[in-house]
Amino acid sequence: MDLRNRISSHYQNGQEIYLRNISIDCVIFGFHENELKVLLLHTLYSNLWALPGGFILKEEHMDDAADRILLDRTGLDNIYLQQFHVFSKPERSTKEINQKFLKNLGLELEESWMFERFVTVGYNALVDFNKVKKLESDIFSSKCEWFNIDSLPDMHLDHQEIINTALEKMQLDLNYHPIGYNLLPEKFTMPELQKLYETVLNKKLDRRNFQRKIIGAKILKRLEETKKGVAHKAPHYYKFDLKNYQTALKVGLGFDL
Amino acid sequence: MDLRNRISSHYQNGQEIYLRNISIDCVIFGFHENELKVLLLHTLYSNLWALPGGFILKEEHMDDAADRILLDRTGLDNIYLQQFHVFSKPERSTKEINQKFLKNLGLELEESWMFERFVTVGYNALVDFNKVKKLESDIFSSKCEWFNIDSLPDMHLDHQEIINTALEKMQLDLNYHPIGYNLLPEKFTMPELQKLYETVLNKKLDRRNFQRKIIGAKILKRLEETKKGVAHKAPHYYKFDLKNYQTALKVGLGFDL
DNA sequence: TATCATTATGTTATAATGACACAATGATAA
DNA sequence: TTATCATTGTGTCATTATAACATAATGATA
Repeated sequence: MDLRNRISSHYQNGQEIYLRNISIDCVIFGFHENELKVLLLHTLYSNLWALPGGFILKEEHMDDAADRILLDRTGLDNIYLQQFHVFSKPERSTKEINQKFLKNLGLELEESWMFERFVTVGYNALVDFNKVKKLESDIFSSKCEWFNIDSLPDMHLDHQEIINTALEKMQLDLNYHPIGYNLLPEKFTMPELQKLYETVLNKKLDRRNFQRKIIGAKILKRLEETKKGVAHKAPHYYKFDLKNYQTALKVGLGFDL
Repeated sequence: MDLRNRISSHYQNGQEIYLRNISIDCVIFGFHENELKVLLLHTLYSNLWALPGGFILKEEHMDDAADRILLDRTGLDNIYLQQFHVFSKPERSTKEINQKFLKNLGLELEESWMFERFVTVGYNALVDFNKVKKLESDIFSSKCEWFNIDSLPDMHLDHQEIINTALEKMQLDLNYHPIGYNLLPEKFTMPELQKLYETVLNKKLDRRNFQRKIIGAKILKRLEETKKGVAHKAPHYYKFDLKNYQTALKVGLGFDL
């Protein structure tokens, strides 16, 4: 059976191509219908939902590994991706657990690099939900789906904790760096942008003050075009002023929201 | 020769007790005579100055490993220590480099876990310079000294970059979290605290506005005692209000400096 | 053509901030 | 003994930023 061979090979030869004891897990946030989503895989080995993750090639920069993993799962490239924390509880992945996972796949081995303890580096990614067409799953998983951040399923290992930390980190970052370029379509309205901020920060913002501050940051360009087919007054479309957006990513916005 | 045996044993048996491919480097900041210092070791293997670092035991939490390494070098315990970044350039530690280091120690081996590429996790530590009596060096180094942040010597591998990143991270953190508890003696004056902030932020602050903000944060308790033996008006001593300090560490100060 | 939810823009009171003034202190030196 | 003076402790004020709120414009729907 092909899948069995691939899994078996991975368990027996992975140490030849990957760094030992260290993995990557990506918390991939998407924004859709005013809700914040996270991309999860359903694993074959634990029958639970897990963050898309992987390992670092022996000659690979960790950031490149994260890019590669993200590309494999979402088909997305050039993503605003950043490491945010290393998770290293000794009990987060023990030999017993990892051996049981392999058994669940219908295989048994005495030894494997995969049985060892792994320290995992959490990466944050913000992606445009609408651009993610390809929802692949890897050889260890059967499904790849978006979940609402407020109604996550039972999670593999400490992945719930990783998501919590990722969200906290993003909320902190939001006060310094703009977000949206990777989460929204190219053209978007002010209410859409505001809703994004409200969803991530999990609090209501004053519509007028929000607009004043965001406009003041000069990271937006207003288009003449207005949104069509809306019930009431049509809002203008905006685009990000990429040049100013980039500098704001570096130096911050200079205000809180 | 005892040292040779210890080193040889470390190179040959380390993989039995440590995680592979992952190390820790500590940027230990101290504050003394109005200058920000960093603690460095002079290595026997590269003849350069290096950050105190080490490895993670197979069953050890990474934070505990960092604590252990810091304790070994400074004799300090219960330190405000935090991971701030993972450094993972593939070329930061290659087999050729690592093999040369061993050769510099007067030993040669074909294979060793120490020859492999290491990804390193940077930890920040802020310590009270005056409390650091014990400046030990480990088996790979001959000296352990404080260096002024502005006049660092030639550094091992990418350790200069690690220090730069550590400092940037600390400057960002400073706007949200108080510092000082681990950097200053128990009793300190307002000018001393201000000088600490000025040194870390690398800019002058208005004396009166600084005092107003810090007092407003309610993290200080003023003592009746004033500093003795000073040329002009004697400043009051302050202590940190540890209860409020702790909460400020969590929720932030609420203002910039 | 009136309605109405929504957008776009403006106003105001309050709080935070930066720049600056001046009196109090106390060791030092005349 | 007393004047000096750099430094500390506290206060003021103009400016800016912020939150809360008001009103006009829009355009699809009824």
